[in-house]
Amino acid sequence: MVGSAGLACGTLRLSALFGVLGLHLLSGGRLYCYTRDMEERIRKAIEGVLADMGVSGGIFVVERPTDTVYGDYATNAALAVAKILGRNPRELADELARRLLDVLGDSLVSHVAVAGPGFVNITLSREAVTLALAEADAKGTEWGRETIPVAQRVMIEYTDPNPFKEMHIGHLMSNVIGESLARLIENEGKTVIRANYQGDVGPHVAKALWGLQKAGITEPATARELGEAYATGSRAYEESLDAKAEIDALNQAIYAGGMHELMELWRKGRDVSLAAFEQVYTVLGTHFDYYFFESETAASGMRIVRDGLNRGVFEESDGAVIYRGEKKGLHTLVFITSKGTPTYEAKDMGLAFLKEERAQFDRSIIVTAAEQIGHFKVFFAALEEMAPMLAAKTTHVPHGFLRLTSGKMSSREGNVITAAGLIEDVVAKASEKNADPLVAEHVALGAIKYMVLRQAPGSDIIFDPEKSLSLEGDSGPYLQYALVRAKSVISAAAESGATTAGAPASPYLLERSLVHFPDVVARAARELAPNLLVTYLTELAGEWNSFYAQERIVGGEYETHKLMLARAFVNTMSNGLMLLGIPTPERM
RNA sequence: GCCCCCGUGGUGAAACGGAUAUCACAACAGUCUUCGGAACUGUCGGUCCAGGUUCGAUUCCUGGCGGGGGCACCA
Repeated sequence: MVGSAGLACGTLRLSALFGVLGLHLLSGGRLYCYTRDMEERIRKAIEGVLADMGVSGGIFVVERPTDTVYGDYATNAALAVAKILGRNPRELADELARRLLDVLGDSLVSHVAVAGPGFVNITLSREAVTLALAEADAKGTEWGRETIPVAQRVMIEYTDPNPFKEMHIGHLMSNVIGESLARLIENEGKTVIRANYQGDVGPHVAKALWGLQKAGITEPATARELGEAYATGSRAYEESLDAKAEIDALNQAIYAGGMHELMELWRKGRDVSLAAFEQVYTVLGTHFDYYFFESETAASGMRIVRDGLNRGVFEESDGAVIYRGEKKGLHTLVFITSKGTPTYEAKDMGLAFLKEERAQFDRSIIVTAAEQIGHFKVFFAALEEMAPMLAAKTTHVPHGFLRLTSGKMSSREGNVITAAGLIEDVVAKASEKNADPLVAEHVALGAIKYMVLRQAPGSDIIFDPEKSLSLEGDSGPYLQYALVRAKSVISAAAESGATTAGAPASPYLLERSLVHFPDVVARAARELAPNLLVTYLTELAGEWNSFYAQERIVGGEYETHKLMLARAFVNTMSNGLMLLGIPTPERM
């Protein structure tokens, strides 16, 4: 990514190594970090050659070839511009390849070849791969990270469980995805502000309080009690008109805040819920900078909406205040009910302004379930009319559902899988192989987070509680295990001492894959897609395991080189797992 | 009814318009005189249907079929 300066490389121990090849100063005049910008560097070189030919604009891609035999980088540039220039693609590719080799130089590239309809494939030199490896080894936890701070503040809201209800696996999904996005963005040198927005007022709270009152509970002590009270209230709300009226009255009373005993019960219940949530956050490894509550966005949201009503953004209809989305091809949304209570939308309006007031940011990301896509579209349309700048810097990232093979989850039907319950079950499974409870927890979290992060954020996960949480192949523990074994080899080598120098003329697949880590991480952050990193790490772990099975490391040929490779792998896997929020156990 | 998303081997997923569609699970066959077998090697098997755009389509467009979500006082 342009904008990430690379001078930090010069301060590293490997600055001496750079002397071998010389630092590459590109047309933009900035120094490039050796590996972090490899893709960018190749892209610039292609752009330069194309500019010479009279074509501008980046209408081509630089990617990893489909097959490693093609090389380390591939571009479709010749194919893309052949038509514009009215030239034969192969012929154009030949010229591009020749000039690219010239521009990039022998020390960086061993050969540039044309293949297929006109792809240009670039293969890095042994020297270049070794240098990248040295960087991966030397940089440690900074390998793959942007070390120059970028002046950008990004607020990211995720998890969003509702007090008085239990935190279920949907919230878990939001948390896992949101936390990984936060880490990926931080890794780009930006400042991340983690926010959690919790619905502590509204009909669901009224239902829970009603349930508590009916059960005569004045001192709720567990999240489970609250969950049951909510289920009771929720059922009564639909089955009995009397109960419905009582609950509606409670809802309004909570907003008004006048009834002392009721508010006391509300406060106690809320505290119990929040404390239970906090335990789950600790296990998951999340720490929020800001907590927002619907109880604090309700009043301001109402005020903003009423203001918008005067300005003609909203209108009144059947006693409710609505936003007519139809004027923008969307649908109507109620912001204030005819009973005078704010809906989710009014509170969201209050939240949008409150967020900016408390923590100034350049960008705001909201992670929620995909079912809210429609609401956000209309909400953003309304926000755009109220505060265009604020709307412009806000993005909604929807995530899919964790769908049960046995049907849809429902709090009323009691087939909700709670976040804590799921973690507990998987920890129990992991304990069969791990006596150490902390290791079992790390493995379990690895399995759960991997399952959530492995696929594109928007799509659903079909979850079979019985069998879909794999601890083998294509799983979190697979990555953790590869890491543990690599660490184990390194400590075994430390004891033996003897070394053999040199390196094989053509790099191992593992080495060539390691080079791409910084680019993969940058792309995952740019596209808000942790799954790209998951796919890469899975492939990398497989390559490590193959390498490990085929090559003798300690006491073998090229031992020094292989140990550097092992350390580079450890750094890559550790940093990669950290970015996913997956724990890295020392043993398992 | 209208709007949005999704249809990839038996199952769950990947593929920023490119090359012989990638990976895991399952099934089957192998690897243990070895630095950790939660591993490695191999076999089997796939783009919902019909058109279109393109040198090139899993990807973009149109229509169908199938699944999911949303569509005013829930969040």
